[in-house]
Order: sequence, then structure tokens, then C-alpha cells
Amino acid sequence: MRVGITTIAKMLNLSPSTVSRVINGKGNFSEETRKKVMDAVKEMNYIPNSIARKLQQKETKLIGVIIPDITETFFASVIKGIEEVLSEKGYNIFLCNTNENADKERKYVDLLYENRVDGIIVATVRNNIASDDILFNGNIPFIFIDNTPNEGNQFNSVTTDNFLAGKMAADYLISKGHTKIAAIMGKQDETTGRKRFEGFLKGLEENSISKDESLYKFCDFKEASGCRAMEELIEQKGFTAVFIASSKMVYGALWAVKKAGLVVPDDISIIGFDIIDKYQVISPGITSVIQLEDEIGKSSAKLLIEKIKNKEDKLYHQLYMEPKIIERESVKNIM
Amino acid sequence: MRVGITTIAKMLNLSPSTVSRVINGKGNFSEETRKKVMDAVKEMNYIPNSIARKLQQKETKLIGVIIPDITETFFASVIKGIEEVLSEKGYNIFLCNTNENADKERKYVDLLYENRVDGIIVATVRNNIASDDILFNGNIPFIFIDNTPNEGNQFNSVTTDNFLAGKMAADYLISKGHTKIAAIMGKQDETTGRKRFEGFLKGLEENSISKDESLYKFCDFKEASGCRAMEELIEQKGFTAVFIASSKMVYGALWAVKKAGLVVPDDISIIGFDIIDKYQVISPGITSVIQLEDEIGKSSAKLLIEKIKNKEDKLYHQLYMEPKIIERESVKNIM
DNA sequence: GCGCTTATAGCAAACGTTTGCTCATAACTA
DNA sequence: TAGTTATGAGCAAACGTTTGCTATAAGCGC
Repeated sequence: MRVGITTIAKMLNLSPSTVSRVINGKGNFSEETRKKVMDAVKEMNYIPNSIARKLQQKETKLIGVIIPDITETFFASVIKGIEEVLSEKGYNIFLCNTNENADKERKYVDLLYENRVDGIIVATVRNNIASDDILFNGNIPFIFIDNTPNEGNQFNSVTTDNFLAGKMAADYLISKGHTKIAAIMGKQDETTGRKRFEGFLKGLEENSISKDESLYKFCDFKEASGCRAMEELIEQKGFTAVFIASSKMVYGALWAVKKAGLVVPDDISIIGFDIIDKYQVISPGITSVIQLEDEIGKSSAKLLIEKIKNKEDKLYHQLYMEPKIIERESVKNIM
Repeated sequence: MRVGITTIAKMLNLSPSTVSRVINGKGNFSEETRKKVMDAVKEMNYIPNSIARKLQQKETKLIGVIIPDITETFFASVIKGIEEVLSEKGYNIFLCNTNENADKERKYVDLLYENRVDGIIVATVRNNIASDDILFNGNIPFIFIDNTPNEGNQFNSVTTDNFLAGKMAADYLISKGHTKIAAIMGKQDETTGRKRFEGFLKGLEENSISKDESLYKFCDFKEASGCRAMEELIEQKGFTAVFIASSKMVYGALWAVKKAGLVVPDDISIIGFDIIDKYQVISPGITSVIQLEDEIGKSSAKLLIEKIKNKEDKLYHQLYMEPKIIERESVKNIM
């Protein structure tokens, strides 16, 4: 039904090889045949079959992108960044949304292998990937973003410097005079969550503020748990500021604050995480550590392409993006 | 380097065909050879080559999903819905983010054709697709979501009933006693924007409220234009309520309201669009018409799969999802 | 004219599967 | 016992390209 390169060849009394060469513009052919072929291509509405080409070339120009939840603005922005550089370089995205399900993630990795993608970018929800996992043993280049499982350096990654992010949050609050600082942290089995907390503690330590374990709540990054944590803190008392390590937990926490009849920042100062809120629809504006989302996407895509072009290069790159703080109105200066 | 079906066949003194049949579990083979093959598969770490399989079967199990901006929560949610049903049915997503660029969209369509995707779901930014466009003339099933270009019924689509949405907004405001109603509308060359406005006008008409063209501002769905429109309206005066037809324009408009020192809903009542805000971080909460985002995703995926299974079926399906209104605190009852 | 280079284009293998057909053998059926 | 059916497995074509190698003819220097 559909015309292929051979159909055209037959029609023009040429061999498939010449037609192929004309279409791809490589090799030698006369201007005359070039024109004949191109005309036929147009007239017969020929559409190259990438599948066949990919089989031949052992290159699919497809990149698997595995993320937990495309609905989180962070990941959406990352993907946007990825797409931008990928499409420019002729690569395309095979999208895998895992719904934060480790099992689905594993299956998607298998699928990507079967589909012979040229590379993989993965924001994993697995906290420890077995060293005999296909990811580590297959020969498809891959980059971890956001969360890096496992210790050691045997992989490439692009992440925010979460340790620094946590430290910056502590430093900031301290610089505003706070010393009784609570924290609502994400999962500690993920590097994203753990490093933020470690950095936070480091910030306290460097400023000679002693730890108060009772003020640190560990949640799952989601709204509901942030709300619950804040409720507990409000009941406990004994703090003037809170570092909340994800945007969703901030939303949940704000809800708890409102329900308790308290006011930010008069009663409680808050420094959040990933609160972009470009048009300040939240009031008071929440001062927040933010990650450079699309930079993470772009950098990971660039790094991956480098790895693909240069497969023998066994060097491991681990890129850390510096976070920023956006000052808004949620932290009271009590100096 | 990598083992294929033939490598295994050779190793076991079998023919590729039997190996293939064992792996796919179709055809006849003895339990003995089944075991031999399966063992070899495991031991040699055989990974099927989907590309080869796809070439042979003329089926890629790939669905092209074209959207303007994955960063908009609406599209992210739609995609999530799509992924859910697609992955369950063994299909995968070839993601195309067009950045609202019609040209890029066109190129992506070509690319999808070259890649022989089994189907396409497209939220187009093109307001009129030529009738000789490949989409309409190729033989790949496709579904429009969100925005449907062209008149007529020669395509499948899944969209919110935007006319109804606009009408519901008008009806709601009127039911609260408002009669001087402004509107900040999106692009009128897209059905999404136009139908919302038409429905809105219909609502006025049915309630015998005469039109006041000066109160209707036409924007581009984005924050900045929403802000500007609201500034104009505030300057003009002469209204008690506004219908704002996109979430981003609501954010922009709120900004303008705040800057003008006015208060919602005391000075201005607002009914927005697509304001999900599950945890009410915006205050006052914005009453809003909302679309069932993931339902749109799921339904479009289901419909597409149906079309793929049933290519001869030349029936066109146009599904309209009923919007909902979420009542919050941004509309004052002045009855 | 002779050898040599260069420009064109064809041949055929390869990429890794799937599948219709054939074939041999074993197992029934009457 | 002959004829039919079921079972297990191989052959080879096909899917639509790309590409290394080869063949032919023309162009050129001498």
C-alpha cells in the first residue's frame, strides 16, 4: 500500500541504493537522477520508514525519560527543558510516567531496553538499585536526575545540590534572627530528602545552634503529610520558623496554619521549597529555596547526548546545580 | 555483540522460528525445547529487539502525543491520564512538546508519521489545518483534544464542552445577583476560547442581560495579558463580576486587583477557569469552572485505541466532557 | 590509444524479527 | 493396515532501509 524506497526505485528503473543515497544526500549521483528521485518522492508521497532505518543503523534517536509524576510542576519543567535540547539535536522522547511505582519503573526500564533507546534519563523512586540491575549493566547511557539511589559514583547524574539547599535555608532563617527552627522534611531514604536535611543540620551547626530532634518531622513530600506535621509542630510549640522541604508540604502546612488561626509570618516564619509562584497568587508570598528546573532538564539532556556520542568515555559526571533563594514575605526578621 | 534470536537458535541447534515461537508462546513446540530456549534466554541475557519486531509487524505500539506546553498543569494532567490507559493496553508515549509553535507541531506530525506511530493525540495550536494536511490524509488515527481546528465533523475529538463551561460561568454569576458582568477571554481563533465566550454570551442572553462589548477583553490565556485586561477593566469600572477564562489569566488578574488596592470578592467578584488549588493556597479561594483533565486524557486514549483496533470504522466521535463549578469565596452574593 | 582516475549506479548482504508453508514423525481412527 | 490428524520444527521470504563493494563508462594526461 505505502510506497517505499524500492517502489520508487522500480518506478524509475533505479536501484534502491541510489534512491536511498539521493534521499539522504550521501554518495554520488547525477543531478538528473536527483531530480527524478525527488520528484517521485514528492509525487508518490513517500514517507521514510524510520523503523527500518533504525533497525539498520542501530540507533533509534529515542531517549527514555522516566519520571514519577508528570503532574508535579518540577518534573514537567524538567521535561520541557529536556525536550528543548533533545529536539534540537534530533532526539525524541519516549515518556515513562511511573506513578511513583518502583515496579512500573523497572518494567519501563526493560521496555526501553527492548526499544533500544539511545539513552535514558531517570528520576527514580527506587532508593537502592541493585548493582546487577539492567540499568547499571546494560550498555545504554543513563543519567539520574533529582534523586540518586545508591552510594558511590558509578553513574552520571544531574541534581540540585540538595545539601547546599538545606544549608542555605538554615542560614537564611538564622540570618533573620531565628534560632528555634523546626523542619518538615521529605523522605529520608531518598537523597533528595536526606541531603536537604543534612545540609540544614550543617547550617545549624555552623552557626552553633544545637539540634532539637523533636522539631524535625519526616514526611513524604505530599500535602497531607505536610499538614499533619505542621499540626504537630503547632501543638508542640517552641519554634519561630520552619523549613519545609517541598512545595506540596508547604501547601499542606499553610492549611494547618490557617486552621489553627495563626498567621504567617507573624506567628510562624516559613521558608519553603520549589515555590515558584511567579505571579504571587499565594499571600503572603512564601520565601523559598528553588531549584533551576529547566536547567536540570537541559543539562541532563546535554550530558546524555555527550555520553551517547562518546560511549567509550567511562568517566562519570555528577553535576550539582546551585539552588537559589527567592525572598518573599513569609519570614519575619527578628534580629 | 548483543545476542539475538538467531544466536540462541544456533547455540541450541534450533531454527530462529522455533525460538521466536517459544518466546512468543505461539505455535507448537515440545516442553523440552521450551525449557531449553527459556534457559538460554535467561542465561544469555537475551533482550528482544522491538525495532525488528515492529518492522515486521507494522505496528509500533507507540502513540504520538502532541501538546503545546507540558508545563501547564492542564496538559500535564491530561498526559497522566493518557499514560495510565495507554500503558495498561501495552502502548507507549512518543512525547511532542511544541512550545506553542505551529511549525514545530507540523514537523512533529511528520516525524510521527516517519516513526509509524499507531495513533496520535494532539492538542493543536493550529487554528485551521489545511484539508490536505497529512493529519487528515494520512492513515494514522488521531484525536484532537482541548482545541479543535476547522469546522465540520471530519475528525475525532475529546474536549470539554467549552460552550457549556462559558454558559455555566454566566449562569452562576447571574444566580448570585450579578448583572454587570465583565469577561477576560482567551484567544478567539481557538475553539477553546471562542466557545467559552459564546456560551458566556448565551448565558447572558437567556437571562435577558444585554451585552456590553466594552466589558469583554480578549487575551492570550497567559498571566500578563490577564493582568493588563484587569487593569483596563478596573479603570473602566461599571461591573461587579468577571469571568476569566484561564487559570493563568486569573493569576495575572489577581495581581492587578491587588495592585489597585481592591479586594476580592468585596470589590470585584471573580469566577475563574481551571483553578484546581486542592489545598486552597490561594486566598480568597477562587470559585472556578474546572475541566476534568485526566478524564479527557483517559477518554482520548481509550477512543484512540478503539480507532486503532477498528481502522475501517469511519465513524467520527466527538466527545464533550461536562465541566464542573467549584464554589469557593471569590463571588459575592448580591441578591 | 593506453592506462588511470573519477563519477554514477547497481548488487547483495545485513539489521533481527515473524510467519506461511512444508516436512517428517508420531499418534490416532476406522 | 492404510489413511488421517496432530505435533514439533525448519525453510525462506518478508518488513524497508543502509552501505561496502563492484561494475561500467566517461574523462584525462601523456
